[in-house]
Amino acid sequence: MSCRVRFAPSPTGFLHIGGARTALFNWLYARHMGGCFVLRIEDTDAARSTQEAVDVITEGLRWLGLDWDEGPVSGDATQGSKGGHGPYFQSQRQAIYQRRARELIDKGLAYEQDGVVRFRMEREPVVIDDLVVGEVRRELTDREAVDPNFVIVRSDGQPVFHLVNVVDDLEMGITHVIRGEDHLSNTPKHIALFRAFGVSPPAYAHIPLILNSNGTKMSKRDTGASLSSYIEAGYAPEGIVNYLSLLGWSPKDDREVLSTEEIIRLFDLPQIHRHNARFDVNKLHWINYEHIRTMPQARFNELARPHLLESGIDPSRFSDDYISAALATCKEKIKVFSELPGFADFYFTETVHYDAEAAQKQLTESNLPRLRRLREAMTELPEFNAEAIQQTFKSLAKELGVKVGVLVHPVRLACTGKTVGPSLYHLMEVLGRERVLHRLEQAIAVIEKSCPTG
RNA sequence: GACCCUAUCGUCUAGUGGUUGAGGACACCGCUCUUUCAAGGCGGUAACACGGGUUCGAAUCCCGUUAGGGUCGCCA
Repeated sequence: MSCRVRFAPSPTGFLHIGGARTALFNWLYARHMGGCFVLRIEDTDAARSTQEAVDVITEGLRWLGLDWDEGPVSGDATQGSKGGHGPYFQSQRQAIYQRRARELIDKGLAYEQDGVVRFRMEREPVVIDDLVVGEVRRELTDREAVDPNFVIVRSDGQPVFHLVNVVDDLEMGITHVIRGEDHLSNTPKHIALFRAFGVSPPAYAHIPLILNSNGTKMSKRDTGASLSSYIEAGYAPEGIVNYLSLLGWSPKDDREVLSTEEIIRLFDLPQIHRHNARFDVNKLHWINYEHIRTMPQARFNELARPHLLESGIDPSRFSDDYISAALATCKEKIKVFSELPGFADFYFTETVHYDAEAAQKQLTESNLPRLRRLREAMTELPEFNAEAIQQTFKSLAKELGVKVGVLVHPVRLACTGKTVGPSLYHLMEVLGRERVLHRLEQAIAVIEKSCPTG
């Protein structure tokens, strides 16, 4: 039988990075095995569930590239779903839970008391045969020794997590439950419930948790706990997927930078670790850069676009060729896309705003003749390309008896307003002769104004 | 308080009784390259939590201690 796994988040308004990793591991397993990945929305708490909150989940998964075979089409519960095991919103499955609770009462395995329905939990220790953790024999806690039974339907008629989770996994034919290790202690309850319904429980794989860099539990409030913070920071989906896959799993061959296709091929449950992993944003940064610098230019442009728009740059005002050429000079320089606007805005603005400190240092009287001479040389260049520009800088530096850097710094400032940026010669080629000459003249004018004697 | 899981460089990890004076990556520190900033190249610092066993031999197996994490809800 083909495997069926699921990701069952509750719509809290954001997607936890640990939740995203759980979704990823489920998805990887499904894709590796050729199985089915189900998305189920655990919105039993109707008050907390809004369409926006569900959209955060579906959009987060889509951004990561984790497509689901069954589940809601969108965050709008009325918009339908795909797959033959729906509905995939728990809020629409109330009748099923009531029927199942009734079944347990009828079998004498649950009973009503004080308006709630309680499940008769067995008193014996439960053995969990976990695919990751191994065989775990769970003894009763002191409270459970007093009363092992637990509530499955609240006094207001709403079913609780343990019931709905098991009923849905049962009815949806889930074969492997891959979830955070925080659920390991709940698993005896779930196993007992499956048995009460007369079926074998699914296989369990409890994956280690992601901790903060200081080793503490990552809670909702912690910075970096939300997937959206990484989307906004401009990480590439393939970088996040790669990094997340390495948290608690290893290909065991010393490779770190892997494409999603490779991870799918190599991924399997036995290679998952038992111990928690701390989130190391440095390594994420590095892996992300490795993906960014090697991705096709078209993919780079695609990921860059929202960040340009975000910063007020409208790419539609420029030709595709110009944008692509401009972005190509940034491709091996930036590590996250949020750096892009600050790095390359000069390509898309008419006026250049000089960095004040650099202007004081570079727009000086002694640089005035050099800039004049450069402007002249740039005007005369037969071909305005990076190689020719570089040659001109070199020969001019020699002629003037200065290092190339002496020319490079003021010209970079004139063209970009900054002290850092893409390769100067390439950036000048992309800008084009007309813009470069204009910006050189601007810089010259600034110096002339402040140094009348020049 | 009870129960469960875990323990190799700062971090992520390789390692499943001997080929390991413990390998890789990130980070860090040098050097180098260089039109800025990065990147790249070369080199370096850095770990088997502790204590008992088992064994000819233990990072690897067992027990304990300590530490970290998790669970014990009419939250999910």
